[in-house]
Amino acid sequence: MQTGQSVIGSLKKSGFRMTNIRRELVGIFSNSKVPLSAPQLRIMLEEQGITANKTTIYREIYFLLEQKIIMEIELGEGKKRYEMADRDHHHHLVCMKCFSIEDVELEADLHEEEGRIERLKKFKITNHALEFFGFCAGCQ
Amino acid sequence: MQTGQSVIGSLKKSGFRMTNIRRELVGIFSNSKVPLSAPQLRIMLEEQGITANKTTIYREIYFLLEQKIIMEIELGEGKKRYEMADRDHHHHLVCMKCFSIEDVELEADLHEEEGRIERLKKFKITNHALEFFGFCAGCQ
DNA sequence: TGCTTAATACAACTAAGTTGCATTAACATA
DNA sequence: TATGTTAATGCAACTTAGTTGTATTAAGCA
Repeated sequence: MQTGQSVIGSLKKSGFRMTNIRRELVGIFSNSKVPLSAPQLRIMLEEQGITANKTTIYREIYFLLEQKIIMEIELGEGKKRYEMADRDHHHHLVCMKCFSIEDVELEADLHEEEGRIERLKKFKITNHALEFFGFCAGCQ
Repeated sequence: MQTGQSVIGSLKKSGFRMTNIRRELVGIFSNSKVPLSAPQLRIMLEEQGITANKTTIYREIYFLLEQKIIMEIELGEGKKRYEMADRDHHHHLVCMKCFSIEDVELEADLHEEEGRIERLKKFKITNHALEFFGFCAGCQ
């Protein structure tokens, strides 16, 4: 996975301005092991001494999505989360008690399944969302 | 899948009151081929000549979830959808252009995968969410 | 040092969903 | 078929996530 510094470098090289908020957000994403929501990002910036308007947060998320630096996921909470886009394809284990989120990689390959569905339903699949819900080691 | 009438019958037998809103909602769910959101349900009731407060809609959804008559799903829209709970396990094809929703059954079995993950991560999986996104036959 | 304009803030808004409390009506029983 | 109990409903006020238009600020180049 790209480091925060390398992302910042390539954004600069592409001609985008580098502000405190943008730099810090890239740093937060590249250091986080879990997907983060917009309200969470705002709090984390605040903790770093950076006050950002919520509009700015949403616009910056939009920018980072456009640049394919982050990707969007939903974990059934009624809000969106984001994580670095260049990670190995993976899924999440969401604890229904403490709401912790853990990564997991699939051994099974959904690609043939997707091929079968595409032929059967004449539907062009571009991506999928697969998350597992249950109870983490500490909460069982 | 249970019919609306049989659901209404067993709810009555369990001692729950049968109101117009509840009866109509059960009917709507048992006739719908796609998962429905709270705002959508309210509009569909209105179309049947039943005006319901949105609080009532949410409380009725909560009731039907508790009774395990419906189940909750999320299709990445920032709102929840609900469908009959006693259907065969299935997933959804969500068109990113016209936002139509189609059912699809998986041939691959995720159970062994879940067993592997449970052992590996010491995480007790109770359910999963798998949805496919892309473009339907008409939108490609 | 100043210019251009991307980035930001602010205010006002929408949409989904929640909470507390007052009111209404389903239905058991008398 | 009247009546009492309380589940179901309505209403108002609220929260949280997210959006839009416009004015202001500041990054980075000439």
